[in-house]
Amino acid sequence: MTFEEFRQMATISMEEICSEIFAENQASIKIKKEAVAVKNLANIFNTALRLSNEKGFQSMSLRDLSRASGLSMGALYSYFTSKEELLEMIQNQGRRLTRTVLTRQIDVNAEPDVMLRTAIRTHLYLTEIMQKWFYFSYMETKNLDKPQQKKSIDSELETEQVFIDILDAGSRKKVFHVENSVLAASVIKSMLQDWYVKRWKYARRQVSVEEYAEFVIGFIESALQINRA
Amino acid sequence: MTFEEFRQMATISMEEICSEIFAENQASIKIKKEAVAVKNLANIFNTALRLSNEKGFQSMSLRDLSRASGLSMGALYSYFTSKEELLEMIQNQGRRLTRTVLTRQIDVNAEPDVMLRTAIRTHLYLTEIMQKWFYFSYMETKNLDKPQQKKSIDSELETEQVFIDILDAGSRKKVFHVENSVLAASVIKSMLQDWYVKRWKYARRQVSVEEYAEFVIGFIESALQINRA
DNA sequence: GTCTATATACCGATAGAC
DNA sequence: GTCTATCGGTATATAGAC
Repeated sequence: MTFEEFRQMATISMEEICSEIFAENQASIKIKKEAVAVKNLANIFNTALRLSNEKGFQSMSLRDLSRASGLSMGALYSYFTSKEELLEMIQNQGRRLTRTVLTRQIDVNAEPDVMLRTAIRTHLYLTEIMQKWFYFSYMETKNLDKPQQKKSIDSELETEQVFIDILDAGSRKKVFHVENSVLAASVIKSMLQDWYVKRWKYARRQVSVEEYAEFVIGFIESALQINRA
Repeated sequence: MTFEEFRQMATISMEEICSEIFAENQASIKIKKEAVAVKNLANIFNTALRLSNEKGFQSMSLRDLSRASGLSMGALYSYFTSKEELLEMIQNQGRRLTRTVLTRQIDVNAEPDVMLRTAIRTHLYLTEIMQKWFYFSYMETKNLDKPQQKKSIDSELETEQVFIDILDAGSRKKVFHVENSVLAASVIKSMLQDWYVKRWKYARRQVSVEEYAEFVIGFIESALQINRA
């Protein structure tokens, strides 16, 4: 699957996501008209992600957010009850999105080598579309309170488990040579995270997400000794 | 080389580092007696790293640092002129240390496969000893001002270049099969960074730095098709 | 060299006009 | 639904006693 095909199929628009956020946070959001709320939420999240990814969520004051988004302080507080809640809303939505897209894309009946390629591509394509969101989530996890931190950790381990399962299945079927599927999944995940954490590096080198995906798949398949005597 | 041998040879003590910091920042440090300054600097840096790595540098107020270190606000400001300068002092020292240790350890006359293993082990062992420092540097880079950010980026690319050179040398000598040494160096670096960024994960799984080093070396050597028909 | 006390600014959050 | 004005609290940074 090409990145363009993925993008069209995933149909992840900021409006859809904000519509979900609106539905899930009716308790905290004082605005009742969905059309107004969704428009402003999209503005708030986009602006908050941009400012936070430049200098960190804590360093971004709500006055900064107010200025950059064009909404007043009072208006902002119609959409969340505290700055911490804004942080949690962003994090929660990112996690939901990851789980939904990753599990939807992977065909559990496919052969392990096909599943591996699909999982790698899906992960990279998703994080390419939602780069700001993933970068934010990666960098701000440690600023969350303990219960929210646990959710982040569980989410990380859940994604990793997808790869552990694929590697174990491939190992049983003797398609891969895997000595330690847990560590192998860890290093695979680190390569995938590098794509959105070090986005500036790949942009500077003019490496596209498809090139990176092809390279990573080739590198990992070589490490797992697929199709070799 | 084992981790224990490396630790003894590197002889990186907090006191030595703080002695260097003292020498380099005489302009900002009001204290004149070296013995006093070094002791307090070690306290300040250790405490700042601990608090920052728990909840971020921006979220750590100097009152927090004062309380946790046992030094008063006034005393703290005898060692730096602003909170931002404290951040820069920590970052600078981490970078210097990386460059010194990494270039000292690697024998440029060795065979590429030996150099690769040495570079991987040295990098992992160094980041194991200085884990807090590297984690801090990784997480707080984006909070620096532009000139300091550039230094961080240059440092990252410099470390990566070490691996690119090794891979290219191995490719020329036909010891490795490398299609794209730049991307290969990138993913190798991401695996090495994972060790100190996701330290909690490996601690929980009781993976030692030597086990991780062995695994990563094996994984990469397999990907580069060393010693295979 | 280290302390306490304080200056000044800005933070998150809210009340109330419109 | 959005605004401005303002609250109380806390931040960085400094002055001056000891």
